[in-house]
Amino acid sequence: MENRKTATMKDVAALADVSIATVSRFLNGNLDRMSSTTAAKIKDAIEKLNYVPNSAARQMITKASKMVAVVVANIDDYFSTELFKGVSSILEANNYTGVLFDTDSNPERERQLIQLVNDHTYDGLILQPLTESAATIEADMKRDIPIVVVDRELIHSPWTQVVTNNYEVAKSTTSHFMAAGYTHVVVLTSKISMASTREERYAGIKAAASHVDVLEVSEESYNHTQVHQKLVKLITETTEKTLVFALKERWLLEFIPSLIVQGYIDHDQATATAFSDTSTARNIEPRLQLISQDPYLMGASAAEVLVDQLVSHRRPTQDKIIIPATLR
Amino acid sequence: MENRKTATMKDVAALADVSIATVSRFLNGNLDRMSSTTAAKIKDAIEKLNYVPNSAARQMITKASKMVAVVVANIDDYFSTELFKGVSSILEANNYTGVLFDTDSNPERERQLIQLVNDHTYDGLILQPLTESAATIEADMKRDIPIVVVDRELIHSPWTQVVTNNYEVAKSTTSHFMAAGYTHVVVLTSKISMASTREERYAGIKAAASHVDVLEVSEESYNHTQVHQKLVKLITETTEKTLVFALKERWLLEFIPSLIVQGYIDHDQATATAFSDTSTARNIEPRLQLISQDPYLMGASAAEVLVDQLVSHRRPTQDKIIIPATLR
DNA sequence: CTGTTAGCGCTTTCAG
DNA sequence: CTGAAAGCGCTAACAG
Repeated sequence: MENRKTATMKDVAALADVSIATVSRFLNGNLDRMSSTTAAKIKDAIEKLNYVPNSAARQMITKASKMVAVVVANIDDYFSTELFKGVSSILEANNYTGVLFDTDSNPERERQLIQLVNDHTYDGLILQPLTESAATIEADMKRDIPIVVVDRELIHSPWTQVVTNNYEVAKSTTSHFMAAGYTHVVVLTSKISMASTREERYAGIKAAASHVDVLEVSEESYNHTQVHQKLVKLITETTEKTLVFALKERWLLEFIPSLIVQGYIDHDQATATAFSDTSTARNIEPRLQLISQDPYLMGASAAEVLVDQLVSHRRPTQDKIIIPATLR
Repeated sequence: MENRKTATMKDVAALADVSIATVSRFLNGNLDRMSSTTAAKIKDAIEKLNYVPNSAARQMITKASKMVAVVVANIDDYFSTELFKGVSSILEANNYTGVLFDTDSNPERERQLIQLVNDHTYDGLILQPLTESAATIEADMKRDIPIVVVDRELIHSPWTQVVTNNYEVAKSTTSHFMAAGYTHVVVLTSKISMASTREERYAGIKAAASHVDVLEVSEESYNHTQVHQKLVKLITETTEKTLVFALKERWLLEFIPSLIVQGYIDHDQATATAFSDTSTARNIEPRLQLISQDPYLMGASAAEVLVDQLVSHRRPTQDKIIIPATLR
């Protein structure tokens, strides 16, 4: 039990007085091809020796690990973690395990992780990419395993993509508020050009709104009160009714509550909406109408596509799956 | 490039016209033991063949994967993800990679994951356990790899534990509010007996407060308005000043904002505090005094201990590391 | 029902 | 400076 060298199949075979082939069969569940006496002896030996199969050796032969890498942009985002839960649910039902990696919104890290996944025996990859270029990823993923892209769109993607209807829902939401008289839209967002998701949302808003202002906030460093003041200014310096449209839940949570408390967001002269994946904001102010994505479903869908490729060994059948977000 | 069988070291050796031993040396950075001509030839061949080393084969020999499993209780918690980031920062500086697994607060899943980690060639494990019993874990982890426990305490732990000073900070916080006249404490929490962390926090509160009520909320299913009403009742039915003490950030975020809006939490007759890891609550109401843990530091500390064991091959030197939380 | 044997792709002595 | 060869622990024919 102490520091004994870890037992191998050979040790088990010796103790059970059978051949290693029989042990292997036992391990792989071919119990029908063996007397119950033998099976019992092997079972005993395994327990006695505290034997645990060496997965590396097995992988080397079977060329499969039953593990799928899930690489997300930021595990601090509820979106990413919920996505992973959706992925895991499907994977596990199919006897695979998902392992989660975090690029931390860092393109350099994304490269490293893709190389890591490439180097290790993962059977598949589900990726929420930072890059917009499929070519870059292909260059690093030399091994030929199934890949599914989620959330962000890639240029010339050879892989199936699972995305939200960002453009459409941003547009229809904006129209909805326009109809209610909010003709002035203030877009509150991280640097738009950093993610395809944001670009599409922004495009959707512009397609519907007549008067759009943009307030870009740096994810890492920003001055809270300064942004706050700019928001107040944008809301008050016009006679139009203003809709503050946060492209990301975080910005809603950071700035809208104080604007509400201070009376700027009064749901009359000004209101707010956002892409929001949790129920936190709604708990704070139930009157907010927000756009909800379904990251869990997106993950599950992505995993389904991946598993299909894994078991069928065929190329993706669909190139884009859209999981709609809804205003509610 | 298409469906060509993945190249092996043998192929590289053949193309470069050297032995596989030389290729192996090249791969492992022993460039000093080879002429630069040879190195160049090999480099060429590798690129031409799109060769990527088979990590399973390597692991089989070296018995190391340079990967550490991090098993957390719930990746939706900011605490868990921030912990992972702390872990990763240290791991990566030491040339290891952290991979994240989620038990989803499900003891059954925890067992499965521990077995999974046991079966695969992870070099170490950082665990935020659900179980309180070290024995259970030891039974499943037959392979003898270094383990570090974080956040929750284990009974009779053979491994180093990295924890917060839950008891002390809960007690001192309660005292702090007692001194300000809040003699009635309402503890808002998930089922206390489910986690050692909560038990300690609760004990700390009881040690300092004279009049304590407990409101246990089920993580999965609970009636928002019903809990809300109970809170209101508890606050108003006494003449004492009340402190609502949320043992977890989530409950603060779920219930306190509406209590503030409705004027129940007025920072006079009633106030609130909580263990809180993000800045969301403070953005909502800057006057709240909250207890902040440092999950990132906890993760980093745990990883440091682990790496130390990994490289030194010796048993843990400390049995408990306390990362204090602070009220601010 | 069970054993023998040939590798999987790589690292690592040990010789040159 | 480079190569030959012996495994690492396991699976999968192929025999019996």
